[in-house]
Amino acid sequence: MCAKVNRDCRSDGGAVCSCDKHLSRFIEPRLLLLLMEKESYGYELMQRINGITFSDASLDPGAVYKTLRGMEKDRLISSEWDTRGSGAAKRIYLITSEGEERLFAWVISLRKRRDAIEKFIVDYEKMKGGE
Amino acid sequence: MCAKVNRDCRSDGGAVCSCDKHLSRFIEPRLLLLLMEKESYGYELMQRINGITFSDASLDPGAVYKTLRGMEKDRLISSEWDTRGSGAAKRIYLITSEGEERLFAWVISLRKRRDAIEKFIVDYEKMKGGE
DNA sequence: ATGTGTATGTGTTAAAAACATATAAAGATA
DNA sequence: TATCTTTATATGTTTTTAACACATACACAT
Repeated sequence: MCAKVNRDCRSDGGAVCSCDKHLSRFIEPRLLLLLMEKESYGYELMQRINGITFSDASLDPGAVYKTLRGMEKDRLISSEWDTRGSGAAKRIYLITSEGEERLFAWVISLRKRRDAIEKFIVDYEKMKGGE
Repeated sequence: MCAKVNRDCRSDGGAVCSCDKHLSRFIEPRLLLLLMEKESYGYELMQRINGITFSDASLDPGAVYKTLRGMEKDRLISSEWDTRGSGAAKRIYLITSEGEERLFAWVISLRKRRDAIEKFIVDYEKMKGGE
């Protein structure tokens, strides 16, 4: 993530090659996993997400907040305002049972994708070996 | 791929879950790998692509032809018409050295993606084990 | 006052994915 | 001969996502 949340949050490292553009950000499963571990809010989630990032890319805060709202609309998570403490109020999110099911579905799907990518790499290496 | 190329080519299997929607189709690297093996044309590539598909999904012919034209514009491949034989003329594509370099860049990128997905799955399983 | 860090959002544009449709030749078959 | 299927290439439209830019506000330190 970008430490300075509201500036310099480019998601690609200045990619020129198509292979480094339009990376699927997998924001939804990452947020679900983090919220499975413990309830949290947007700003904190952006900081925690670094540990399980799918790329070197820093994460656009707008995308995180939009995804969270969308997930709440889909009833995967629920929220409540936390006005305790000083500073701006936090919107605390909790994962629902539907959200837990969705996360499991994501894991199934991601295993397939990993295997497909692995197969592609093997095919490539096979081709390189036998040329 | 869809055997009947021009109908019933839905790319998702009727996905309801976000985790099975908008799969990156990785058409470019797949076509590059196929063309690395041997020169080919759109229709044949659609048939050959099954072997290295990234999902169960059948492939939209429009996407294949558009991707091939785009790749030619980027000088990753070059084409010439094959008017020999009967039936419709074929646009035969060949991979260029730029295309070979791009394929290598794709492999680098895909290795990173595979590792990131793997890490996510491990994190998920760790969380499940320790709950 | 000005800047920095915390905190949550909206708006716009560009690209990709998803889907529907058009064209045409050759051969089979009814 | 009419029409169905297979081979073959291609365009057009809509929807969704990604990428990026911007707006707001409080607290606290300098």
